[in-house]
Amino acid sequence: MALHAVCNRLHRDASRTSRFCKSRHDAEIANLDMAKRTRVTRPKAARIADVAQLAGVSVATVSRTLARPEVVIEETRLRVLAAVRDTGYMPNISARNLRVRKTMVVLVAVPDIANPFFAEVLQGIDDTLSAADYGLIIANLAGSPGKEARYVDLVCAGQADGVLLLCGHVMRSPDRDLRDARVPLVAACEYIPGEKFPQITIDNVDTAREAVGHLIKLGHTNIAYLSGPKSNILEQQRLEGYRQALREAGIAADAGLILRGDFTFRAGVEAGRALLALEPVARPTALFAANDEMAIGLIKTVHTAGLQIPDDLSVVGFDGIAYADYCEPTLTTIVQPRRDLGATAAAELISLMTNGRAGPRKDIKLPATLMLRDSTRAPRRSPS
Amino acid sequence: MALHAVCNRLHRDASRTSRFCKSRHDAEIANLDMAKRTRVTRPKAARIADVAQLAGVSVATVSRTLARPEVVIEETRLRVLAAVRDTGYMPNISARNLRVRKTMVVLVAVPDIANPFFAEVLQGIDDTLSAADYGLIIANLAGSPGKEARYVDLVCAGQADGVLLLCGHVMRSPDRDLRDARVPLVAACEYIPGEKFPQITIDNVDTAREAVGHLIKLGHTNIAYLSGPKSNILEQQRLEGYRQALREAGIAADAGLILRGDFTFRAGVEAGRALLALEPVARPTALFAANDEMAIGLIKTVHTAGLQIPDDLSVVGFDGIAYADYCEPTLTTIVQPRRDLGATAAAELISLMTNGRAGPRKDIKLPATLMLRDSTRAPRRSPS
DNA sequence: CTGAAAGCGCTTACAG
DNA sequence: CTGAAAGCGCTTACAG
Repeated sequence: MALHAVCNRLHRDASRTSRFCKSRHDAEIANLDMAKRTRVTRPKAARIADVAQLAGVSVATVSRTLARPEVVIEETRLRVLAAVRDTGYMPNISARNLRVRKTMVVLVAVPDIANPFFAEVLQGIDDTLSAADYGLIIANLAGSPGKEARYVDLVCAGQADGVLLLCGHVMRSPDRDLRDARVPLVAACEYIPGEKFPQITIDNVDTAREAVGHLIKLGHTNIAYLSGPKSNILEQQRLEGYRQALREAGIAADAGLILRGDFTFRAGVEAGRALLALEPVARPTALFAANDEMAIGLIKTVHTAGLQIPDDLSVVGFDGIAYADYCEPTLTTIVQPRRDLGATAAAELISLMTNGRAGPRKDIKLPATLMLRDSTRAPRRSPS
Repeated sequence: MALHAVCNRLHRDASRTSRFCKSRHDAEIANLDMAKRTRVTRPKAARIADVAQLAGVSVATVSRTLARPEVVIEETRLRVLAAVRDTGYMPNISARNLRVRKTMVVLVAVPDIANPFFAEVLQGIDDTLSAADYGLIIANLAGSPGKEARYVDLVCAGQADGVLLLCGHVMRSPDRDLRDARVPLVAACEYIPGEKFPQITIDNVDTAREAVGHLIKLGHTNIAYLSGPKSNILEQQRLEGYRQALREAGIAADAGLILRGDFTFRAGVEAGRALLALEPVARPTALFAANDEMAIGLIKTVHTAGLQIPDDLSVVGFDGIAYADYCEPTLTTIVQPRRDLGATAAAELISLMTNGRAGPRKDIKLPATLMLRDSTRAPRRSPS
């Protein structure tokens, strides 16, 4: 008989005839033996069989006691629970997952984890998911592009029960598509056109329209727009909202008032310089930035050059990042319900993972609010 | 014979005698059957047996082809690879992990995921970990306190191969301690005194001393300190650095120059108000804040009240968050190598998980650099 | 170089 | 109410 078979036999016999401690000891010896040849493995940790043995019941009963205590008679239950305590037993989740074919893990794809906007959305996701005992794997798409493919493969390999997409697109690997992964998907924050899974967003068009409407109500008619990257859906929607607001107010669109940006602070600084390069009379009296970071960069730049905010220029941002309330002047902006966006998306995904497709597609729009602060005011001169 | 046994038999027979498709079909029927009674399970997904059957080899050979292709003869390898492709096979990681007793998952405990400081540390961790094919479970300690216990239990249950502690303490649950989890631990950012696992930090004492030394070199002698929460190790170390710098310069410590804060923007605002409440002549000419957020809150407050920064007050922060370069004036601060802190800690943990304890404890100090910007200058009047 | 078989640690229908 | 047994999908020593 081969050595390893002997070890196994020993172990089994020991389990049958000895106390918990002895059988564990044999197992450890076997483990040490393996560890030398292969990689590092962790020794012991009570298994369900150890608990069963100590309690004098079958493993089935231990399993039931833990999963549905009410079906087990009290006396048994007490014995099992005591044994669980004494052995320090915790179920091996890999084994359970293998058995029930679930992973209890959700993959969250985020464009850039270092972006505070997403960090707070993640909090909402994490709260909801962990309350339902789901783990969270964060697929941070910033950095090497090969990562995205690896995550897709991971999900296709059944390593997650669901996916939350904050990245504005359905992830792909060279030969696989997330849609083929047979797990529910939910998108949040960045709407992905043409998909049939639930999407949790704010109404960017409407909210942008409201932001620009605020400037119009203050009396501005010469309103610039500082854009995000053209291909981004949020940019497209916010630009559309800007246009709608102008149209509704009967203000002619002026392509010269659209400054190209890319959502970065630096883009805001450059847009600020572009503004300063204009003749004072040619300058807009107000500006709507597609996000807060650009708005803050722009304010800082024009302010340093001597322009008064909001007297010479009113500025509205978008997102409601913490810093919008720290900067000077504080920034009037659209506050997104970041935590709630995450929590709602997670709840939707949990429902999908638990009950399967629950009827028609569900696109949920969460309310975003215009937060009035110190960066907006009526224009100095009444509109010409 | 019981129904489920019949199903299993059918399935097994089919596997032996029919093509891939047929056997999968039977499996699906069995799955559907189960799905009705239990929770939602995902149907099919090729298993190793399907690949083996299609390639006409044993499952052992498929496994070997994937794990160590060089031990398999080329002809076989090609057949197996083709079958893998045709079936879209991806190994079930729960099953593999169960077998090899690893999880390929690392738990990272972070005090607050919405804090941009940690977000960037996380990036470094994520880059390193994912390159080594480790997954990342984020234990976000912000929020409900019960969470910490759940995560400890999870690790003790063998759900992670290692833990990265960014939270300044070894996590505990009511009845378990992370140190009993039999997995390697590594701490980063916040040093945990008295532990024997590796810790990756910067030298906070020394760096704080350098920051205050910079103010002293500029000619300041009346230097305030805006503290973090007393119990925090970073606060203690930075305060110690402040004291050392004063002592070395022969400047008497003045308890009245220590303002109590808690690392929040709001604390900075309040400290700013406290400063404004002083008689101008009694005010310090410089201030060292234990972190950037407080420094920025303070600057904003005193600046709004008419003080000139840096002319009336020089300010140095600590951390090097993005906003320190966005605010006005830009903030002189200590820039921590956040990404590198994360990457180094992750690399250390990987080495521990792969090779076991590798000799003596390894505390690694990474260099942090004083970044000179616009918030510091020589005092207006020479020191009295 | 390859296959048969054991076993990782659970859960759950079935039978009693 | 409880136990015996099958099986989730892999990996890996052993034998050939």
